Amino acid sequence: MTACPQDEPQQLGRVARKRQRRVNEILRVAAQVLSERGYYNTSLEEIADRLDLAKASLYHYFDSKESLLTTCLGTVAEESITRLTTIASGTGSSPERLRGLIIEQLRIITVEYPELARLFLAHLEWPVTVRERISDWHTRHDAIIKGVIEEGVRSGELGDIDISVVRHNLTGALNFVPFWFHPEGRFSDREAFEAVADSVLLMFGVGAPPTPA
Amino acid sequence: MTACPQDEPQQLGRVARKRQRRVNEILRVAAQVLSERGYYNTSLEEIADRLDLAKASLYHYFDSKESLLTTCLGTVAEESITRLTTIASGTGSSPERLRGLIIEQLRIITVEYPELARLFLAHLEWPVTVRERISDWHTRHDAIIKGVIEEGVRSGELGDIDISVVRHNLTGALNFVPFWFHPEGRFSDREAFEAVADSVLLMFGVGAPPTPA
Amino acid sequence: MTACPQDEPQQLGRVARKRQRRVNEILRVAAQVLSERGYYNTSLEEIADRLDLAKASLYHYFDSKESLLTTCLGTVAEESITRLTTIASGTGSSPERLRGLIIEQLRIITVEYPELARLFLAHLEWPVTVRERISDWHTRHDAIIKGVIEEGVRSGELGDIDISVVRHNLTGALNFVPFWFHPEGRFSDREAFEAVADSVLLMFGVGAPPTPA
Amino acid sequence: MTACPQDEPQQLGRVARKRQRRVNEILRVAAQVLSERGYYNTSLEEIADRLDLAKASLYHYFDSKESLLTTCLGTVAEESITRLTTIASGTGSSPERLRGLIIEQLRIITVEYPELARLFLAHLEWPVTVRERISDWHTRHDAIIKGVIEEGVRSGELGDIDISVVRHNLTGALNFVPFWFHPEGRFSDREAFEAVADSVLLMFGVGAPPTPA
DNA sequence: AATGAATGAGCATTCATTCAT
DNA sequence: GATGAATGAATGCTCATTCAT
Repeated sequence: MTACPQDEPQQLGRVARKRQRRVNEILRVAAQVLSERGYYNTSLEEIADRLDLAKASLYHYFDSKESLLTTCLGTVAEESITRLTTIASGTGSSPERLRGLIIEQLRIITVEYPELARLFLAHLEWPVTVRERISDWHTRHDAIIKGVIEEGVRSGELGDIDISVVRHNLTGALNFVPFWFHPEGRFSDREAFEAVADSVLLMFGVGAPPTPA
Repeated sequence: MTACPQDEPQQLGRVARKRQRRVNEILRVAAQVLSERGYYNTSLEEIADRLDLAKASLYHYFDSKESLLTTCLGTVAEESITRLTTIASGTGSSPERLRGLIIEQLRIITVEYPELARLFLAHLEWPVTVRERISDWHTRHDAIIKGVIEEGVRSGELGDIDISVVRHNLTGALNFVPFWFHPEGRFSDREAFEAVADSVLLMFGVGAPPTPA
Repeated sequence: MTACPQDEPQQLGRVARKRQRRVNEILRVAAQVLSERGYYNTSLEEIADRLDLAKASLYHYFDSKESLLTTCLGTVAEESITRLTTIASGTGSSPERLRGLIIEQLRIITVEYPELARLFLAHLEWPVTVRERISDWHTRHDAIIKGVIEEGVRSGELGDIDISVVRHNLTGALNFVPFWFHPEGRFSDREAFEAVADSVLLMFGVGAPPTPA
Repeated sequence: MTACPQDEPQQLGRVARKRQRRVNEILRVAAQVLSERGYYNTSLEEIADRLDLAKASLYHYFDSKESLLTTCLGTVAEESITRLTTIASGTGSSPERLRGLIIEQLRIITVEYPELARLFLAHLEWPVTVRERISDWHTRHDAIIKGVIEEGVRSGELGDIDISVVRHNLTGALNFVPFWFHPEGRFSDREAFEAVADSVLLMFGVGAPPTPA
């Protein structure tokens, strides 16, 4: 009864695949509404309406509002963690990988899942149970970046900084991006992400400090 | 019927002063509850309960839940804007004033109004009307900092940066502090704030970039 | 917030007394509906309708459907237990008191609270929590009658019987009365109750056994 | 589409026999759940689950929840009526046959269909239609016992009693047995049933009245 | 025969807000 | 000014039932 979010290419029967598709469709719409309205302003009625479905039908796929919305977030979180892990454990110097992580992270939260990203911040409005799961994801997520940073500091590729302070600043700055960045700006996405990355990397002693024009 | 927030030492009658005190008390408690639970988890009932007051009585002081909470936020916002304005228009070099602004801002959101600060971020869960007012405050607030930054860049005291990008990073990093900073840490508040300030100032080309240990 | 059922002549303020009256009125109507429809067929809507009240208003007096309906039963149960206790601890021989208990019990469940009495039997349809409370009442209730019976058996005023078997038969017979007894029958209530009492008392060896006409 | 309950060795095709078996299996499980939970706490989902069947599949065998449960009760009712009829129309004195009826009845409701027996009492929670059918069964059922009693009173083998009162007491006492009797008690089933029978028969003037020890 | 999907109707509960006292 | 009472509107959730496959 618990829904499996991702579109893993499992070897499932025709029915199971169809169900999977339906679940994903629901998740997509739910994510949309969720990101427009926030948790408590999102009613199952609305999600159902947009799907041209009866409210009760949602319960065929999810046990509760909470489980539906948690799954939404979970999908993004896991996807994101997976990708970052790949980059973090890749080749290249610490600063290079850190830069890669930053840019990838920005792509995820601004381009791919612009709606959901900001939800990870709105701690207060979620039910406690969900908040805990969000916390977990944050922890795992942070651990990845933290790993690369520590490595870089140890190897001398990054400056000798107070890791925890700087890392928090990094997180704050990155998570804030979806709040101001709009795809159709003067820069291409890539350029914008690189601008942000180069800016925040200065806090790690990476890159040449900007000097007066 | 609309409530006047601040405790300005206006020349008011005894009754009006008493009312003012009551209003402030309500605001204080409301801020507390709001920050603990978020908007939609905060019921007027609970606020009234903590004040040992009847729910209906709140309507003697505020027109609606929305107006109550708007006033809460407004109080902090105005206070904060006033103080930052003072600092921004003070003497000293741009970097010095910028540093001052950062530290003051941190004090406000982590020490003085730790509860409310994070509410300014939780955009989604607020009614549209409130969101708009928050936007206003943000704009005014940002304008202050932006002013000093632009001045510094023009005068060459700050590096030649993409102001909007860096300023957003600054905002993100600062607003995130209340989420991780806990007063009784290894540093004193002051030390912590300075650590954060020095870190983020690097993005402006201020300070010596950290080098390997 | 928890409602006090009985109409105890407490020294309460005017407001409290008014509230008390309202609560009793609600309980009365709830008991009615409850007895007509059973637990799961009773909707708060219907209770409210009959009171010409909004469904939501019921929540001013009771925390939940369960608490409302539990209080209904509780009222009768406590009343009943009190009265039986008085009789059980009165003067007179065991058989006399036992007879008194039986008749009083019949009056309570058929005349005074005809609606609720049968609900005490319908164990299955109640939520577990309620079932437990019903069990409690049963236990206390039975203990009273049991006490008199044991006393009678010990003193030789009642026959030497298997107390538990006979007592259960007594309970079964009495609780069944509301299902068949209708006030306007050929007998007066009193006569009917005495007829039942004399019949069941035979199981205790009390009274002359009926002989062929 | 209406299901035929009993497992009469009808001359049916293979398919029909298979269907019959399926129906009986469903009835068995349904009876179980119904007796554990009561009507309104029993969902078709649960019955289907225990049968490892889809909820919708139940509708191949029964028109509705109501018809399913009616059939359940009907099975026991008919069986019971058949058996009692046999005993009632057998040989032996009225008191002997009455005693036989009582004991058989007890066996049916406590040993053979312990689950369903109590459901016959829970009048209130049933849909009206069902209640009416239950009433019918009760009437037919009671008529059998009533017949033997009247015969006994007329012939002078039973005391000159108010038949309707005593018969109701009998019914009440017997129907209550499933609520307290647990097979593994100090007595064998047979002994317990006889104890109950002898006790209630005293109300008919049958047996020696118990005297003090 | 079997079932997954879908649904309408119903229900308890919450809560901001109004109003008479 | 204070409050108890009352309420409409909204919402999450359940469940018997239908239907296409």
